[in-house]
Amino acid sequence: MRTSDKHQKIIQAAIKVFARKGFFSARISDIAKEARVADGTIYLYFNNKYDILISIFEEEIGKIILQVKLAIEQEDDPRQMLEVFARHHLSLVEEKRELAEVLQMELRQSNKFMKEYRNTKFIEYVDIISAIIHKGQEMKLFRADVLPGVAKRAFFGALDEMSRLWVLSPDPTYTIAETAKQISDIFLVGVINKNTPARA
Amino acid sequence: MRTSDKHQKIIQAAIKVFARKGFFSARISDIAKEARVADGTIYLYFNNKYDILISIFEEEIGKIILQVKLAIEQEDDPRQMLEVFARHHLSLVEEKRELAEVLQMELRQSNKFMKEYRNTKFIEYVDIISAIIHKGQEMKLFRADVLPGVAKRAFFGALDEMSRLWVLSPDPTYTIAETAKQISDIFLVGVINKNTPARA
Amino acid sequence: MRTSDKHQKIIQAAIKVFARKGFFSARISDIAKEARVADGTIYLYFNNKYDILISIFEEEIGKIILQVKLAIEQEDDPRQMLEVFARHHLSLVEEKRELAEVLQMELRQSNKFMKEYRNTKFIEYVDIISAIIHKGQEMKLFRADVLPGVAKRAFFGALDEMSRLWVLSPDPTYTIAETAKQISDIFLVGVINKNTPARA
Amino acid sequence: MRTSDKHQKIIQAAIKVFARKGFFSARISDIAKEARVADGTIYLYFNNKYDILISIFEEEIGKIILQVKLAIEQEDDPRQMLEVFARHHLSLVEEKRELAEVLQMELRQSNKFMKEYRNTKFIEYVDIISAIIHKGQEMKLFRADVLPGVAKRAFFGALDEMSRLWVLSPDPTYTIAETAKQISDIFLVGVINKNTPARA
DNA sequence: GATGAATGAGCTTTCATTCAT
DNA sequence: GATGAATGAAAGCTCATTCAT
Repeated sequence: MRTSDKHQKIIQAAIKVFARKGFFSARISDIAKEARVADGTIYLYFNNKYDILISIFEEEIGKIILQVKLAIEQEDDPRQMLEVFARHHLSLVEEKRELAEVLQMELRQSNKFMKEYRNTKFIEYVDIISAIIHKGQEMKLFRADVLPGVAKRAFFGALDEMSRLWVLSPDPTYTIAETAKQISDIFLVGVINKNTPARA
Repeated sequence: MRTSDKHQKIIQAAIKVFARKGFFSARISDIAKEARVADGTIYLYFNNKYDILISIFEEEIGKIILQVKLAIEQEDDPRQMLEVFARHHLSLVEEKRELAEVLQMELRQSNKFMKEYRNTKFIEYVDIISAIIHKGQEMKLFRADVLPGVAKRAFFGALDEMSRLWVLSPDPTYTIAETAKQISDIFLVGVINKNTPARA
Repeated sequence: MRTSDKHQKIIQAAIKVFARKGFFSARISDIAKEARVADGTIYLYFNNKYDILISIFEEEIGKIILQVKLAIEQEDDPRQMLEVFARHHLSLVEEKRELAEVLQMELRQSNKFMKEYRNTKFIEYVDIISAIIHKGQEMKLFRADVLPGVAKRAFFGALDEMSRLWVLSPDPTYTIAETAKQISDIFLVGVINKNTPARA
Repeated sequence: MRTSDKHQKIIQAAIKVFARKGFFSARISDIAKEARVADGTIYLYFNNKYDILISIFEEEIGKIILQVKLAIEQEDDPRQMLEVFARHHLSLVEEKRELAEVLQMELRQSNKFMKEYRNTKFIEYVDIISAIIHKGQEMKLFRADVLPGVAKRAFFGALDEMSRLWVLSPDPTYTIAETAKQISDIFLVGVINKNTPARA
């Protein structure tokens, strides 16, 4: 059996268990059982429980980043890019529901119990958005007074909060495509009725 | 000494400790020490560790909701209301930093270890936003095709993500007022340059 | 119940268990059971398993040193002092058999697993011998060419080895008094027949 | 490669590792790595971890016994024999430092974790001393009132304690020859100044 | 009501040993 | 014979919770 097999089996099992119970309530023996290996085997592939979580961050976010970047490269228009990003992000919940749950939850926790860990992969991911915004500003498509540092967080936060909802109650009233369209739409043109005079 | 005194002392101590260590890594004895009471005393006021966290949610969010609702009542214009909400929300990080941290983190966790707990207070809080949006739509100020259920999440998520950042690295480049303005601005009129033709 | 009670109960239980199984094979739960306390209680009084062993060294050797010094002070003649020391040392095996076993065994081990621990109490104990030898040399009773640093080890080693035997097989052919006399005798006048010419 | 090669490689590796870490803290994988064999290979040559230790006792002490006996056979005078024994014993620390450490330490432990194991080789070794004493007494060189069973322990203990010191702090103030001479000297003629009247 | 010493279940992690290759 | 990945029992330690004072 190839090393990578066990490694992957454990990662996938951990995603399942972390999603079900959360990192702290998950027991190593749960993960081992889910992965159909012995408890000790896990320590042949990971240093400790935290290491499993970090590996999930690194490896799985890494894959997602690749996919998203590839999809965005197909587009020219920053406006389209944002919608593509939104659609991709929201699709995660459907396609990799448990992974989405883990990333959701532990992203907020990780800094508490792993003081030293800087989630560079996550930063890389969010920076895809600021790159799009920057490009839109260069093309004069986006307002120059928009702060990319704030806007990227706003856009990501909007998507993330939708994901959170869907992860909690997996019964979406709207489709992913609709929601992605709606969110990128609000982000692009706002909620204000165009016929209304701009506020002071 | 009134009963509520100890209760409050413990709540405030728990907020501090949960913020510092996270819920799971926090020990009851840490909270007891911080509150200057005996470990056992905590169990005179709370059923268990989870109960403390839930009480924080219920009581502290309750206070915030009251404040925000009061502030919003001063305004007539839904556009202003959104900015006021944003400013209020972001101010939390500055004024009650530790509480903000706890709400941030544990909001994502709580459903994992307290399956039965539905965070109604939180729902009530976010619904303030949908009420504003609804009002804006009634006044024909906001687009009718905006889905309030999505928009409220988008707006809240944007603010929440900014809070997350500030909570992590307490060195903000922009002031709360600026950021609140920027986020509500994006939400209201979008990032698109008005001189640019709307996309197809 | 006084704090010192539990502390002492655990120390005495640990001596019993360490003597029976050795430090490494002894389980915390064995000690707890022997002391009739819960496993966790041990950690209220000691930091960890090593800490128990070190406490045994420090506290119990401390008591012994006091006793020996007191007994030796009664004597004027360094030759008598050595015999008193020998009798005291060997009595340990009879009176505190399990303690003797632990000191015996773990003295050799301790430096392996507690690199940083310098057994100052033990050094203090052995230095009682060199003080006696020194005194004997000052009084011209003992040969000047005897190296106190070597002689104290020789004397202690002789006693220690006898203890080891008795600890192993608790059926002594000779009494403590006889053996103490014999060992201090050999140490004082040697094994050589006085009628025999000294060797070259 | 002959079978005995691997056997010897493992024994020698085990001596190194046991000396460095002690028996209990030593891992089989440490020994395997030191011996440059696979973990499993060790179990082709030894039944278990204890078996390695016992083999060290048996085989290595066996070699030493042979050497010492050979050296002593060269001498006629029991007084010389004792000094030769002392020199040989102390030389061990210098020549086979790690082996000396293991014998030192684990000799005291072994009976604890291997109840059934009687260290006959060790007994054989110490009995060399009693044979010398016996011979000395037969030759009327040594006092008849010296108990060989006590004297052999006293002599061995003195040497052993010196070894213990040297093993711990490898910076000897005195040479092996000096120390061997001093110890056998004390053992033979005692520490008492001959010009002093014998004690009562 | 308040205390904090005591409890013991439950967890992560280690490592001697096995066995399919 | 040789390997080393896999096993799983075992143990040290933590800490929420209890309860006698």
